[in-house]
Amino acid sequence: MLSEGRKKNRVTLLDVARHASVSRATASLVIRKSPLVSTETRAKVEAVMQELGYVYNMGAARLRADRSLTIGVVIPNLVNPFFTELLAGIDRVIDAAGMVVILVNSGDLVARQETLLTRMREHGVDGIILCPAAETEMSLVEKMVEWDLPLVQVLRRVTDDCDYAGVDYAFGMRQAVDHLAELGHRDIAFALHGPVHSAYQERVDGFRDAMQARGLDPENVIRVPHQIAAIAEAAGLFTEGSRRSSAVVCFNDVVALGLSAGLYDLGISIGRDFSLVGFDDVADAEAMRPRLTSVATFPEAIGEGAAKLLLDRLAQPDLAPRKLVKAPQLHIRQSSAIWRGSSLGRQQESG
Amino acid sequence: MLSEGRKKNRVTLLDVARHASVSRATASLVIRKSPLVSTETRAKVEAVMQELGYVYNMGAARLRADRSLTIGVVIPNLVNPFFTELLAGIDRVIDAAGMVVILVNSGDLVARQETLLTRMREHGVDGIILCPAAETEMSLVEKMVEWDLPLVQVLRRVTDDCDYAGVDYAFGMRQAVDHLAELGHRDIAFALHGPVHSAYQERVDGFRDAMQARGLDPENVIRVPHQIAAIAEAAGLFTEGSRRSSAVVCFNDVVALGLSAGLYDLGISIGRDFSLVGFDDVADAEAMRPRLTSVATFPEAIGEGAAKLLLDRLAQPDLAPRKLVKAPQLHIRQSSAIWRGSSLGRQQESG
DNA sequence: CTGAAAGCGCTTACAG
DNA sequence: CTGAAAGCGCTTACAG
Repeated sequence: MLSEGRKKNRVTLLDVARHASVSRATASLVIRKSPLVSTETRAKVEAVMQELGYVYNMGAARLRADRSLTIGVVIPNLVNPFFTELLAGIDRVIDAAGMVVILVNSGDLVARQETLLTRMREHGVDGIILCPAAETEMSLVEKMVEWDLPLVQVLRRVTDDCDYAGVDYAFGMRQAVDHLAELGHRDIAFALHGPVHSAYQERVDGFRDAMQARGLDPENVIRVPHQIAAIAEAAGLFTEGSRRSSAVVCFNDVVALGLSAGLYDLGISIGRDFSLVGFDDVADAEAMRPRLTSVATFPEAIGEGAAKLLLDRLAQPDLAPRKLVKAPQLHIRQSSAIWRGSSLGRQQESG
Repeated sequence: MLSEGRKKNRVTLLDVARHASVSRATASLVIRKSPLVSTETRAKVEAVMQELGYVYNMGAARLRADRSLTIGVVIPNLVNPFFTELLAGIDRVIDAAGMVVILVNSGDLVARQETLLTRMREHGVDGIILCPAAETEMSLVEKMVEWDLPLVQVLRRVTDDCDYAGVDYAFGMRQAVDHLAELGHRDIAFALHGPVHSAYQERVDGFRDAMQARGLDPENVIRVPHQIAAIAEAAGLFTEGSRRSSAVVCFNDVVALGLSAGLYDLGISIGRDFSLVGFDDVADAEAMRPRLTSVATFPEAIGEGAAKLLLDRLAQPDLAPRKLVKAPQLHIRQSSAIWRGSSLGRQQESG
């Protein structure tokens, strides 16, 4: 058995202490960089640790000290580049704090999410960063508070009684709509997809409010499929039939990418005949042709913010719940252009 | 202090045992689903665990049993969608085994990688899936073997003395080159970027061998920048000057996406004037217009394979090192087309 | 099938 | 600044 092999030649703190002719307590203090130890003693102990190949056993330490230097991150989807960037931000901060991330994927399923949260709790994580699966109940978060498990919600929220790091979606939508309206567009649609959660709702509401404020139709909201190829096939929803639009605000850049492909297939020139505004501004936006105008939401910064909220809470458990709501920023590129007399929507009239 | 709070009302196995009027050992057997316990006893203990809100303490169990149900995954880069899909595959298998993934990002830096591996070791991971940073020395892996830390290399390898799950890059390159050659192309370039490692080398060698086998110039290999916008700006390298190509095989789909944008900017029609073949076939390939011909490498399946290799090794530490080398598969779409008399490269002659 | 006991490797008061 | 001792919550033989 390997584990036996590993166990056999494991050198413990007691071995180190003996070789260095100090007590185990002293050796422990050296590891934890306590100032109580003299410089010579410290040097001697550290030399012995080197020599013996001592490996600190977090498992033993955590049992005694009741902290694991481990945090759990639960996200609903690994494949969306948006979440990847979020994760990179979380990882940077957690890593810098000498801690380590246990990552799990809920697949946006509440039942799975529950299982995974239990698992993380059993693993003794010090805290959790959770992007709640769609349909997550408030009671879940309350339960975790009851568990005394420090938690921060990220991107989506189910309660205000708990830290949250996210995006001011309403402000982002307003920028997108205002931008298109100022270019002269009036038939502006919102293309959405995916499961319903707070970020979904905030985007829809933000779009509607922004349209209303401009005196435009707030109900021009259309759901598209989830898979990118299927989104492309759905592009006609915006350009055909009685309800034609000259511009679309997209739920995220994935939708924008799909619609962009679909409009191309329909022979419609984006940035001339039709305007498209993405949301999130992931790396692909810059690589698309024409380049995609998109509302940047800075997922990496949000990840960092969420991790910092959690570290703060670990240090000060009694802090009141805090919110970190980042203002998004419209990046104007080529996919949005001046309205040119509805070359599309009213083709028949003008043609 | 929160940790005190948590500690105070923690219910332990002993509490459960007392309430259920059994010994602690019996309660432990119930948890581990031992068949030694009678059905009634099991039911009683489980009811009490429910009632008391007992949480299994992995930390304590791992200390005694010397296994943590935790594995470490070290990847060089989170942001490339290729790695994300790999990770999704790993996660699926590890999760199904009731284990949990500790994820770290080496940033392709050997020094950081070393720090992170030490950290994982201190955390007591049962094994590690490593995509070695560029320039990783064989001695690193040897050291880990010495540590008795089960390891599988994924995508890149630095030694044959250790499990490996990866791609038959040479076969993939052959398919790409053969495809273009059969379309009539003779001036085929290879566009590469990124740090040098085994997968890089295998792709280059594979391209050269495939070209040679076709009697084509194996030295038409050109390095492009790393950032996608900069790749776009470098597209002229393939279409201008004395060494013009009519087709490019790309190191990966990121390069293909960048070149695609750059060729668009140059007014060159991909799939008509110029052929492009990507590598990896990530989701974007299907979303590009024209759709990208690409060599699929199935990162998710490779992730699953790597995780299975690791689980096997945990079960049987003395297994000989194994290799899982997946055959890639060319997906022909629209970006590659019949050579039409070098409308580009020999424009001056023919025009 | 169950109970009493030892021990995994550390940290933490408590004396000195 | 250091040493001896208790204990974190579990698992594992070992008797019964």
